[in-house]
Amino acid sequence: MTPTNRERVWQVIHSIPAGKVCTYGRVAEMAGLPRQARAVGRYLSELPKDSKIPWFRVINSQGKLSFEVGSDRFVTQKLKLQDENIAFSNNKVNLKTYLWQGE
DNA sequence: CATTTGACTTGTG
DNA sequence: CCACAAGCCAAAT
Repeated sequence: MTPTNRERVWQVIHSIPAGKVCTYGRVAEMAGLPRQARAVGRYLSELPKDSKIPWFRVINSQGKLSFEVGSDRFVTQKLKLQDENIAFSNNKVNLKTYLWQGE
């Protein structure tokens, strides 16, 4: 079976170590899909809320979550990240500290 | 096949 | 820091 782009993205996301985060653009790039950050977001948008993949480790390039503050998804993701020992500053993650740039 | 859409990114002011 | 615009590209309609 031919691996779809979606599956490559899954693989990259699974390879993100706990306690680290990655941006959409970076995930896309590592998946061999440069400039397809939006595609990554669309793939994630189809994930069931209880999906086993660590989608919460993927945030945007500003170090913020791509949801409205206070929304269900925002809160869920924030809690998940905090569970990974990732600290928030004014609803933002310090990318200098937590960004995973590959192996 | 044309148009719209979207969990994005970067630049400008 | 916030708002807006343009660039980008795959999937959905």
